[in-house]
Amino acid sequence: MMNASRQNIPVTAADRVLQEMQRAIVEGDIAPGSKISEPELAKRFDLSRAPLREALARLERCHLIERIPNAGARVVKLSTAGLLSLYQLREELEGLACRLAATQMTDAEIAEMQALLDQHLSTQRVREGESYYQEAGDLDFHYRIILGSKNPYLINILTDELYHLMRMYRVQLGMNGPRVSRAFDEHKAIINAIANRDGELADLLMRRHVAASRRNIEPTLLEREQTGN
Amino acid sequence: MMNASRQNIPVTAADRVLQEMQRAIVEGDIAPGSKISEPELAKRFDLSRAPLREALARLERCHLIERIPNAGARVVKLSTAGLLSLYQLREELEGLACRLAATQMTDAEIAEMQALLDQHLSTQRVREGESYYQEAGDLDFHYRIILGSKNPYLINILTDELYHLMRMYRVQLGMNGPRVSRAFDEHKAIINAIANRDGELADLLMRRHVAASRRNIEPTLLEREQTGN
DNA sequence: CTTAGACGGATTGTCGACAATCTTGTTTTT
DNA sequence: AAAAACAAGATTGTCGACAATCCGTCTAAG
Repeated sequence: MMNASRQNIPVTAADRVLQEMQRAIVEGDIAPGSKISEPELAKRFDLSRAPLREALARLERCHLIERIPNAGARVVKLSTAGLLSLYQLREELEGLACRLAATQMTDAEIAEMQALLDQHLSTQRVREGESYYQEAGDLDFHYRIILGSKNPYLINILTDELYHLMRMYRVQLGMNGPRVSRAFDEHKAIINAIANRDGELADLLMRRHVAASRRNIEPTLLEREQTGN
Repeated sequence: MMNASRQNIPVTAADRVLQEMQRAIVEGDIAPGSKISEPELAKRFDLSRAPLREALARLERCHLIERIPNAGARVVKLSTAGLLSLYQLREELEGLACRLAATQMTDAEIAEMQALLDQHLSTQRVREGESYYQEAGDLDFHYRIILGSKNPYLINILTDELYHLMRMYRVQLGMNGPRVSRAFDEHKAIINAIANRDGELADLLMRRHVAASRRNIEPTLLEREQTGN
């Protein structure tokens, strides 16, 4: 019904440019607020402006750049208001995803997630503090629940349109705090609620989980704001 | 922060093609499921394929067409599953919009909406049965509340990405039922809750309002499905 | 008879160049 | 001196043509 895969194998040149620019913007390789020059980027990626503009259109779609007709595109700037708006939406949507997943996920999918969580937990205990694995595990957890909702529009919004922007906030604000161990317990509680087919509880727990994640990076942004970026 | 205006004045050729194709698809002028031929459309609109492809990219963004790399685009097909998924999301998002609007809208904005509702109510009584005015009034009501949330991402999703698809379902399934008068009462109750700054109640009422709207077109789609479109 | 492979036609993806528009710095006018 | 008008430069939007890929059909082998 719809392209819902997060990691699409790049088949076209525009796909490759899109992926590389997503990475570059999310990781701050291209500074927030900086202007995007089409001729410059075309030269840098060694291709024509046609596929580049296709990539820019998709970057706009996931809110990483902002375009103005006849005036060009700029990389998005992080802001407290933006973070708040983004997480307001994310709490609501991931909560909904949990509620739907509680009735839509198959027993097999649930069992697989529980097994994966236990596996992640053990590797996390071994490599304490390695936030990379935590990061990947966390993303995979949320990703599977979102897919479990079986709602294509919801999946599209969360995995294609808001996902990269959320990563941008987390990466640029250095989300590697002491939540590593607590997040696992919260994940476990959520998947248990889904296994019990308790959508209401799963919804509630996920909203709290997302809210906790927001509160974890909020102070960083606030202090950054006071120092004038 | 973001382009959040629903009726953007078309400044570029791609904008004009986009608007015309949105209308054509929503109103069924181009049959659901039919293939989109770029050369054919370019000839029909008398322009090159470059702005046409830009328009197609945006049509995909609002879920009116589906593209497959190197294989072309097809107009989206209506389905019961799609309608259900769409309204699941809409209930959640418009409910959230209400909750936010209850704290974010200014007194002036609320007063203006109340005045507009009374005005619509009187004209509706005069032109009983004219569903066009009801349609426009209903859209305007929802549109203003969505804007009132002041959340740019929420606004973008509802007014740019899901709006046209919702219209497509309503138009093609002939949403002109006997809900005309009841909708006004529900609108009135919602705006009153917002005026009282009662976000929880406004949220609840809006979810019910959207659910009622869904139940109004659901049977039409079901019977259509049985007769094999 | 079924299935694998190749060929032809059409469609999509990409390219380089031109035209329209905006930005910036200067000049002119009030 | 401040504001408006103008001009140069650069950037975006659009065009027509070429290259790469896919779809359907036919042929040929098992």
